[in-house]
Amino acid sequence: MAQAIRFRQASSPLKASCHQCSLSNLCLPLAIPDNDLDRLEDIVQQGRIYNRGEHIFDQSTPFRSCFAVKSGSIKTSIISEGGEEQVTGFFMPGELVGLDSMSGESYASTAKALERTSVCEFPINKLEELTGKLPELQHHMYQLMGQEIQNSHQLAMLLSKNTAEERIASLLLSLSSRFQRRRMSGTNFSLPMARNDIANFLGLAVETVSRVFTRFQNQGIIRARGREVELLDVEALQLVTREFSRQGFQQ
Amino acid sequence: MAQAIRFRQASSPLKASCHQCSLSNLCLPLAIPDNDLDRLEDIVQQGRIYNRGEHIFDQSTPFRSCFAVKSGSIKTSIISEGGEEQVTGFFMPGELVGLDSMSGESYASTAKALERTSVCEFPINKLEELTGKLPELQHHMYQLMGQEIQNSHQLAMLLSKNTAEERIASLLLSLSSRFQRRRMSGTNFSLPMARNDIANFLGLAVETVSRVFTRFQNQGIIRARGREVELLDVEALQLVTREFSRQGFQQ
DNA sequence: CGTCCAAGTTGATGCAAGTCAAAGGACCAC
DNA sequence: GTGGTCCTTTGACTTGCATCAACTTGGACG
Repeated sequence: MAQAIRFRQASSPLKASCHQCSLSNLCLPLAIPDNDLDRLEDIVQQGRIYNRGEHIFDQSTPFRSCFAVKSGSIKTSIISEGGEEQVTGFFMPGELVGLDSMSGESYASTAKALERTSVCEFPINKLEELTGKLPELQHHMYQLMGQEIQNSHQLAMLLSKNTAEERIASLLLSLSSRFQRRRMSGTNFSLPMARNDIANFLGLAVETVSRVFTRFQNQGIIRARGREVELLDVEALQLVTREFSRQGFQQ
Repeated sequence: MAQAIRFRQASSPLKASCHQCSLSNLCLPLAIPDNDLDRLEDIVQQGRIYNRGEHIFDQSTPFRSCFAVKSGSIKTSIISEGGEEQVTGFFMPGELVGLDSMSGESYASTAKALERTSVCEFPINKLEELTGKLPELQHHMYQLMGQEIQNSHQLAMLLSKNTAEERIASLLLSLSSRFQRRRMSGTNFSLPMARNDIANFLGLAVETVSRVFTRFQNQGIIRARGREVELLDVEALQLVTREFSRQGFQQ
C-alpha cells in the first residue's frame, strides 16, 4: 500500500505532450506561440484517469493545481455548511477546471468525473510563474477567468428570471454548441450528466426536468431516451430561450 | 463642447496617490510591497466623479479599464438581448469593478453609480503589463478574479436554493460585514441601493422584498425606515440564513 | 408650501414549480 | 435467470412567490 503510493507519486509528474494534443486549439496552448509551447509542456503533468463518480478534488483538498479536461467530462459544485449542493458547471475536453479556487488555500468547489475522464494537471505555482513570463498566456488566463465570471452571471440571470423550459432549452443549446466546437454532432449527443445534476444546476426539481424533457419531446423539439438526446428543431429551442425576453418588447 | 472634451482628455491622466489613500489596505496596493507602489501609481488614473445614476460604463463601451471604487458605491448588471436586467453585484470602496470584462472587446456588464461616487481607473493594458512584472500583483489579480467567481457561485446557490427570507438575510449580513471591514458600523447603516435593485439582485419581486423587510421588523430582527437599516439581532439573521441547511440534517 | 412623480408598502388572487408517492426501466452482481 | 439499487418518469396535491391593483410616503422643485 505504502509502496503503491510511492509509486504513484514518483510516476505522477509524467510529462504531457501539448504539441501532439488534439485539443491544443481549445486548451491553454491556444494562447501560446509555437516556440514557447515547450515551456508549458515543462510544467504540465499528465494527470491520472478517473472513473465515473471519482473526485478530482473537493473543498477540503489544499489548492495546488488547475486541471484541463483531456477526455470525458467533469461537474463542479459547491457544498454549503448544511450539505446543500449547487452544481456550478460542467466541463468538457479542453476546458480548465479550478479557476474559482485561485483565491484561497483550499479548493472552492468539488470536481467529480461524470464518466471515465482523463485530465492534465497544471501546478498553480508553476503556472503563475510562467504567466509572469508569457504575457499572452497571462492574458489568456485573465480571459478565461473573466469568461468564467460571465458564465456564472449568466447562470444567475437564468436562475432568477427564466422558467423551467427556458433554462433547459438554454442548457441544451449550450451543450450543443460546445459539442460542435469539439467536432462532434451538435444535434445528436449523449448527456454526460444525470437528470439530477441538470436539475441541481438549473435550480429545479428532478421531476420538473423530466417533465420538460417529455414536453419538448411531445412538441417534436427534441427526442430523448435516457441520456441520448437528439435536437430535432434547434430554432424552436432558440425561440424558447428568447420567448421570455420578447415579452418585454412586443405585446 | 469640443473644448470641454479636450480639456477632459488632457486632464484625465491625473496621477492618483496610492501612498496617501486610506483604502490602501483594501484595494490593489494591498498586494504590493511599499517600494513598488510607485509603479502602480504610475498607471492609475484619477477617475472622475459620477453622480447617482450615472454610468461608469455599459455593455456597448469598449473595454479599456478596470475601476476601483474610491468613495460611494456602484452596482453592476448584465442586460440581455431582450432588455432584461440582472444585477450582478454591489461594489464598495476599495473593490475592483470590471473583472468580468477581461475576456472581451466590450464590457460584459453595465456599471452605474448608486450615489455620488469617485473611482480610480486602471487601464487594462498597463495593468496587465505591470502584473507581468510584479508577481505579487499578478497573484492578487488571480485571487480577486477567483473570489469574483466564488461570489457569483454563491449567488447562484442563493437564487436556486433559498427562500426570500434567507436571501435577504444573507444580503444584509454581507453588507454588514463589508461595512464593518471599512470601519463603519456593521449594525447601523444606510443601504446604498433601492429596493428594486435588491429585488433584482436576489431574483425576487420588489413587493416580496418589502414584505420580508416588514416581517423582519415585526419580529424585532431589524429596524428599517427607507434605506436606513439597523440590525437589532444579528444572530437571528444568521439563523435565518442557516435554517434551510439545517433542515437537511435533523428531523 | 403645495404639486408631482418615483419609490415603497400592503392586500387579494393565481400559477409555476416543488413535494410526495408510486410505478416503471436500466444496469449490475451473484 | 433473480434480486437489488439507482435513475427516470408520471400523477395528484400543495405552496411560496409573482402579479395585479390600490394606497402611502417622501423628496425635488417651482
